[in-house]
Amino acid sequence: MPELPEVEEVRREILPAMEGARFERVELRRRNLRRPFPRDFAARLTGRTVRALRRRGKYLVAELSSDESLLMHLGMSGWFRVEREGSAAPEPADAHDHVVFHMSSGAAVVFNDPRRFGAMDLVAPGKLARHRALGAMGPEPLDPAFDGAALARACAGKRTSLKAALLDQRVVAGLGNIYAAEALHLAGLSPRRRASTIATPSGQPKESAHRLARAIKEVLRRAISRSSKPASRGSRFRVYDREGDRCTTGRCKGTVRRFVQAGRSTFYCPDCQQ
DNA sequence: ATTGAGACCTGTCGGC
DNA sequence: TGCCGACAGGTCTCAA
Repeated sequence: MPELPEVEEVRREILPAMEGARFERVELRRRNLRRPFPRDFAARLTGRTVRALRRRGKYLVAELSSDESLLMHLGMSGWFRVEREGSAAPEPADAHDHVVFHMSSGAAVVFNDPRRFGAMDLVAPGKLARHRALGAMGPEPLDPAFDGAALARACAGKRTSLKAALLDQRVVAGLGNIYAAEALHLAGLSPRRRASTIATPSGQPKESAHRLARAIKEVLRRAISRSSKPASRGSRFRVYDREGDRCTTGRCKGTVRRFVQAGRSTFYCPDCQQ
């Protein structure tokens, strides 16, 4: 499930257990997730300290005292949980607990991922920029450098749909199927539109590009701040998974529709998303 | 080069 | 109740 806000939530959750702590023991319960673990994975972590734990798009990046970087991706169903070592009642191991980091902080950081679309990789010093995913990744949406102009530049000339463009991590980092739909709804833009329509032929931003960039920041910020509060009742989403519901904007009387686009469900309000 | 379809996995849910 | 297909928040590869 994780998109940028959920990955950020996970980062904050495991930060106290990992940052500044040493890997005392690394348990690998499988040889692979989506791909095989890198060679000597456990050995290259053991004894190293986590200098910093950052997030880039949907990746978690742990900077190690060896100057290597540990990349972690949650895929569709991946999650971490933190357990205190030696606690009176250890949580039962789950069949999908694939990796356990035993940290010098006294915590065990457990990676659980039923579908195993997640991935872990170790990247040599200085090679992050050339990593296949990170190297080509677009701007961080919450960074001030990401704005309507940047978005328009990335979408200029693209013949694909606006929705598909937002899912392309090279255009902007961290959006997935939910928040792409949410941002388009907040911006009042149809997911069916051609991506190039938010830019002039020379790549300058139209008003819609500014609106969309602002909407992206807004839905992500709200999702991140909501994750630190108690769960609220009802759907957290404006359109996602709300087929048949009344559009919530109040600006129209539309009904949320679902259709399949690029193989994924898209939810939108045909009334107020043009 | 871009673009869409299919593949990779397991779990859950709704309908019969 | 049980079975079966559709679907799930993400990439990655491949062929047009």
